[in-house]
Amino acid sequence: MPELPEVETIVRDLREIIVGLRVEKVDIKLDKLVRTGPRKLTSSLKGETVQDVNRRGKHIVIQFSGGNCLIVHLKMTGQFLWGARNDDEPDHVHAVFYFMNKSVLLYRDIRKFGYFLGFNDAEYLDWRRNAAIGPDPFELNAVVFSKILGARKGRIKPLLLNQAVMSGLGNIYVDEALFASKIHPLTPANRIPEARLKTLYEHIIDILEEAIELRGSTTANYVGLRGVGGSFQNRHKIYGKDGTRCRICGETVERSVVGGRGTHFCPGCQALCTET
DNA sequence: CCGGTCACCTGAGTGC
DNA sequence: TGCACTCAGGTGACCG
Repeated sequence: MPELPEVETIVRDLREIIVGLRVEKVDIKLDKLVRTGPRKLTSSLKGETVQDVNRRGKHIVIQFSGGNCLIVHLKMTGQFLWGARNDDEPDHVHAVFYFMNKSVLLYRDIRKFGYFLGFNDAEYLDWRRNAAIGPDPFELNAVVFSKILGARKGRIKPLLLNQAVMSGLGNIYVDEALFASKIHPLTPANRIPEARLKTLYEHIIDILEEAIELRGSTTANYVGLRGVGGSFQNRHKIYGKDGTRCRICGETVERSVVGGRGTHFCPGCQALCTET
């Protein structure tokens, strides 16, 4: 479910709420959740104070005072929920962080695809070095972006979804950015003129910034820390609009499958151009 | 390198 | 109401 704007929203909320709090204990209810070992994680976080929360692609990075850190990937349905002790606990809660001040952070994940990694300093640096997480869109600029994509022969949509090329975009925002840029999702990246790639980059940034401002898109499961969804779904121009008229040209929006992902595009605005 | 398929899970929606 | 079936925002393994 969560792509860059949703993860960024969660990270900002977490930063505001849990930085400075000291962990009393962590209860892991689902063993496979912690890929680096639940016992190791719970013992290393006990008594630690949250120092900072950041984002690396779609990963949440929670830094603790002792140098340990917790990496979280929410995959499709992961959520963090802020609550008080003794509140009714929702279904599908797989981890609970108890803080010394009696507050509680729940980790909930309906489909159980999400995961935790518990690292010390050195392990974290290794992960930073080795994980195939490409640059963040906000770390790039139009020139570098067009150079990276223009050197690729693959189809533009799967490339934009490839986190090793650039991290953060997912299915919704890729469809939105390609529509805004009038690029057909199957276009080979190296056939897209440089100027158009630069425009694509600008659209990606505009869309991501607006989505972050609106706290992301809620189409199914995504909610922020307080259980409230985002509202960028109301600004979607192409995602989920199949069968309706394109707001630009009036053609009927289509849905196909590209790289195994549901893909929404306007055949009028986004002509498939394979010429240079 | 590139693309296709499946697998990981549960729930929501659809059609009969 | 119930049942069978398809699909979902993310990735990673495996195969040609």
